[in-house]
Amino acid sequence: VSLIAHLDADAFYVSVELLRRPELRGLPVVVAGSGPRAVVTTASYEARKFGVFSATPASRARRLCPDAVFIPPDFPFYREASKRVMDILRSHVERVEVVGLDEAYLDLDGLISPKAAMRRLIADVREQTGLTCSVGIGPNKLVAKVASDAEKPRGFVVLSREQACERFAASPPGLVPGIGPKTVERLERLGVTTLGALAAAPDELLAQQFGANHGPDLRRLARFEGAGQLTLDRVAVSESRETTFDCDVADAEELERILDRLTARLCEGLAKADRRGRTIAIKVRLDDFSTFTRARTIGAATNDPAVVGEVARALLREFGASRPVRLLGVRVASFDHAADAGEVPQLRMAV
DNA sequence: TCTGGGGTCCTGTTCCGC
DNA sequence: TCTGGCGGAACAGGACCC
Repeated sequence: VSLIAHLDADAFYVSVELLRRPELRGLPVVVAGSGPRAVVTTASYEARKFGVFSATPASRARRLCPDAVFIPPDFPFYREASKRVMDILRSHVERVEVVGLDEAYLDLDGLISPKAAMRRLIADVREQTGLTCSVGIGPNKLVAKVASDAEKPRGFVVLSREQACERFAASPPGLVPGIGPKTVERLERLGVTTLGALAAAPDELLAQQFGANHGPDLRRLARFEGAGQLTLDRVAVSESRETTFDCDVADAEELERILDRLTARLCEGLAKADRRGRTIAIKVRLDDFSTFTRARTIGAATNDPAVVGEVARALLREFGASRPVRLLGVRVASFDHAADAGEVPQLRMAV
């Protein structure tokens, strides 16, 4: 009884850049950082023909497509454009769940003619922002999402759950969000290479291989059974800052100085959002790409850089990196959001 | 040719208090 | 007083997503 649309802006960062550099239209354009370890955040469809996609290392992208125009990312600019798009969505539809900068779910329940409404909406976005979108419509978020992916750019795909099952029965399981590379590989080793096969796989096999929760989850995904409800206001659970170094860093004092700078930036962001947290964590990635986290929870929520910094430095010293460090990060979680502000924590009485 | 930054959620383990 | 079991919180890691 529910009807949901998923709207996805096509090649969003690149498309936003093209708004201010229209002379690049039709060329392979890649938004990527400039450092030796940067990756591609978005590639135009012309660049994708050369095998350049999101998450392709920038160095590789340059080799695959030396004639592409490389543009460093400008996130404040993309956030602005995103806000304009989302405001248009909210002017058309009451209930909108924003997911990242470039996509959103819309609750179409109760609309007289939902398809026409979505056609008008994307025309409106195009007129007011110059950006094009792909849309999927279905009975739940999962169908809507996969449908919006199916014919992009500028796709418009409407499917029932049964139609989705039929249409994608021969597709690899990784087509569905929630089934990533690791799960795809495990499924392949079991001889399950399509969504149809996964949907038909015996319960016991999946439960035995993937556990009592994840097994049934996979079946539901393969059958396109999913949430019919949106999460309208999502509250942040954590906030973090991290950086990958151009060259690995082995010096402990330098690592602490970098950690301090990350902490300062993180606390600025926390203060701006008026958020405080009780859990402080660091993340360390070594030169062999092994990744570790260490966390400590303190008595009172904070966003004070002195407090966060002291705990973070202690965690880093206790970790004592055994090899050169590639990435360092700091995170604050366990927020005491405004709704809890008046609550007094229960004290445990000693007996 | 290696592999960003910002997140979320789940799971298994450990510890601790009752 | 000792012990066992239980449950919650914290922690670490991993998978996944944009």
